[in-house]
Amino acid sequence: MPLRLYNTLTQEVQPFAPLNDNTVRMYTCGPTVYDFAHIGNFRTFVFFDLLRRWLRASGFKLDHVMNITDVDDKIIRNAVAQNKTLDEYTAIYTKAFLDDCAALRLEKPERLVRATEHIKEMADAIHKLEEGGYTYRSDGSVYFRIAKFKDYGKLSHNDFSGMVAGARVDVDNYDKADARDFALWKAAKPGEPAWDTEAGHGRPGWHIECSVMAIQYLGATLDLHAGGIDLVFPHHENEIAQSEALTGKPFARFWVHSEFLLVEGQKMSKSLGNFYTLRDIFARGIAPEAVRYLLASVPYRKALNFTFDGLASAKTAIERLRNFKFRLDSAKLAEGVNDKIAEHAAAALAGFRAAMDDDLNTAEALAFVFEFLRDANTALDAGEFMEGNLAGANALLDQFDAVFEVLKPTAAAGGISETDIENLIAERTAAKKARNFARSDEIRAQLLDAGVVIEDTKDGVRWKRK
RNA sequence: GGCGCGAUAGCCAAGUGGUAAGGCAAGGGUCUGCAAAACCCUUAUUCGUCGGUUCGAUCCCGACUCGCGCCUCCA
Repeated sequence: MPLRLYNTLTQEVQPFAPLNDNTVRMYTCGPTVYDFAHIGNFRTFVFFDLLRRWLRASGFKLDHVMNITDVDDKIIRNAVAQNKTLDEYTAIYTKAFLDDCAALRLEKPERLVRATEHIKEMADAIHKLEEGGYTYRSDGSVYFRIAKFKDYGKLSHNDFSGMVAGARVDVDNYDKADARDFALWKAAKPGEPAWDTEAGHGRPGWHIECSVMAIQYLGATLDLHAGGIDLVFPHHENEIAQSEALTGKPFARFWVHSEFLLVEGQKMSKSLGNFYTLRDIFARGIAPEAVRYLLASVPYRKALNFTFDGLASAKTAIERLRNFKFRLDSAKLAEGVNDKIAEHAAAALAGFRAAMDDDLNTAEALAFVFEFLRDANTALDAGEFMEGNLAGANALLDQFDAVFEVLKPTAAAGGISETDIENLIAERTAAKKARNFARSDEIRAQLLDAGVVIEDTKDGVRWKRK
């Protein structure tokens, strides 16, 4: 069975494949760089990463565009308050975002594009929409007239037929003819950063950047567009309206949305004191891999309950996987193949792939890995795991890590050197041989203090950093 | 009010019209000089509540309860 994804547009799980050649043209809504991104944001960004990785594992090539929104009301407000230029201000949080992504081992999209580098293209698009009669101007701003777009609501499945157009509603400090209408271009207020274009003196609205950049780089019809579920309405609905008004073609074939994240069972909010950035979490000594594992292990369409217990659980699960990998790499095995283990490895790999193909069911995929892990460990204990079983076991682990990527520890800065560790271990081994357990335990404690864990195995001593 | 999602063991979380994956935690073992690692056993006769369809439902339908998201710029 090929890859199937839930499409918000059709409200069904459908087989996914790109329309042209073998390349998936996908667009994902990136961050607005007005502050550090929080753990809820990263739930979605980890989901994008899993999606990317599994599309490639499915044999597709990628042309993935992600935007960075580096101009909006909040950014302007904060930049002005700190007496910084827009560029100075957004550079700080753009870098922070990219650092965070790297810490979580998120693959870089093929293109990372900034709104402020596409102002002219946006103005051109707005001009085109004006020519098509989709817009009106009010107090120096340009608005999209929803009433002109008949399919409005097809993504969020909202029925707007009952809404009365024409009631003058003042929201967001701008005047609109219809409550559903949204700003394509916002007139600058005094002291605000602004661009002079044929759309006026001001800045682009939020929605237009995604339409313009997506179409510019990927063409009129995307294979896939993804984002957090809260973007379905109005952002993605508005993107569809603008884009399809511009090109006359369907904007995206698949719309894929990730569910929300809760913290300790509650909505994350600053007032509840459960609002976390990645920095907050790392500052508690939690490894990035644990965060990545937790965020990846719950299927993207289910609300994820982010807890510190969950992080601890993720950490232990990763340890077990790493120990297994370590064991495979260091064990001395008899020649030959254990057919039962070989079959299990193949079945686990197939099961893993089938689970991922099923709308990225990461929870089920993990179950196949752990079931095999237990079976293989048992065989290793019994000396029944043979040299010829390494390939199958490693194939499964490689597939797992191609998606989850948590096996390699994040290098800790500083600490005891490998040479010192090896020397101490040699001394301890000698002490043990002499049955001087007091000295050997002393060394073990010393290493533990330095963050190094010692394990005595049949095949000798092995160590790892904690 | 409209649209949508969810409710499975202490926690996290899969899943199927025929009788409940996996992870973590807990208790008991095996192994070990002691540890660590690993493995074994135990922990949901039960899947929010109440009805219905069915030979049979946790899974299908209806109602209800609770929780969550969106309904103008929030992933």
